Amino acid sequence: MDKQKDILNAALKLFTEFGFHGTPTSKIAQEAGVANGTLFHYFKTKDELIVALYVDIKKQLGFCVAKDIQAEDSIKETARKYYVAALHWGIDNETEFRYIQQFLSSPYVSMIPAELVEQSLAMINMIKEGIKQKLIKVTPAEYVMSIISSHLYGVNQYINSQKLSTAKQKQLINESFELVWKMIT
Amino acid sequence: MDKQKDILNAALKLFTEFGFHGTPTSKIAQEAGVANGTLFHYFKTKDELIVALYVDIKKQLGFCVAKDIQAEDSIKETARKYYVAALHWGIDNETEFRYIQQFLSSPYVSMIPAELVEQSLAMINMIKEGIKQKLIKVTPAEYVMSIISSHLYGVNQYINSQKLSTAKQKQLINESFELVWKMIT
DNA sequence: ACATTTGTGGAGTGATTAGTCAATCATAAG
DNA sequence: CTTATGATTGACTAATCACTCCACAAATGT
Repeated sequence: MDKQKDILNAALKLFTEFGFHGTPTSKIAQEAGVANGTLFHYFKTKDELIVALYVDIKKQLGFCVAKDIQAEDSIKETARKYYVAALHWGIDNETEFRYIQQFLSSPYVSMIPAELVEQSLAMINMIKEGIKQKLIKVTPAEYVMSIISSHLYGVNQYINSQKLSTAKQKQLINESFELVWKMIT
Repeated sequence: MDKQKDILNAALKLFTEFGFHGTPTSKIAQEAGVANGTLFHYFKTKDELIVALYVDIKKQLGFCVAKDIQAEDSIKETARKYYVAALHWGIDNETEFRYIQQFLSSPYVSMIPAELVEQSLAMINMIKEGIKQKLIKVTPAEYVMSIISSHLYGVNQYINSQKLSTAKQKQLINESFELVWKMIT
């Protein structure tokens, strides 16, 4: 029904399997079950599709991560919720996660629209609040953010490469948050 | 003089700037100052060049990281040396570091030759020894390795993005090792 | 009923690209 | 000098690709 969504799904599948280079727009259209011209009706250029796919995925992640944060949560609880939600999302959406990595390591990074940059501001502000409360000992906030992000990325990669049981996954996720928390406080 | 090296250097520069997709072999040859045919004399296909460049860079890194490890060093000292050397290498070779990331996030990963996989075995074994000695509390070794690698990656990215002074860099590198060490012991 | 916009298809095109090839050049050994 | 081997060149090609164009269909508004 929704051809735009079909195109994005097809693009995700093919880009992660064959790379940006290795997947022609014609194959994307074919996989999506639409005509070649239809693809270019929704996305003016291949580059625009590549960036739009990233934006779409980032929005999904952002929504999923923010959804059960509550105003009365402590800093640690907020941090844990962010962390755990992101990790679960990464496990449930392995392909999307790989696409984010692939995109961020490519020259297309420079095409990220400004609106999207604001999204991670909420997390930076939480960290800054933690620093102000002398809870978080490592500074500056950007450095902490960098450490947490890469940790998340590493744990995700490990979990996906090992194909652990759901129970083991849950345990590892909680433990790994305590590990990071111990490191920065 | 050494045209093969010239081609690799040109490829590194262009691939990191424009991506695998965005850099035709003709441009690489041009940048290297050789004829189109010469490139294919040294590398049968573009894919082979992409993989060969990765292997070449990985060997440089491997050599640099291993060079001042001594047999009598303690586990912690060995770990610190690995960590610090890798981080310094990443700072001094920003482009190479970015290429590694780009390569590892691309579908070309699956083309890594088997010989190269062995390289990281030394580090895994060191971690296993640390676990056996009850020094490192987090298990299994592959998980620890994953955490350290991604931490390294994150710190590197932070340092390069902030363009800190050399003195601040040194301080951050040492502190960040203690951070990771605290986390896993 | 009509007009206007929006979606869809797929053949077609000009430009680009990975890789080839036959011809030279350099070097060194017999 | 002759022969052989490998390096080097750059014009060439067959294939591919991003993107266009225009005809038509479906929905939407008046």
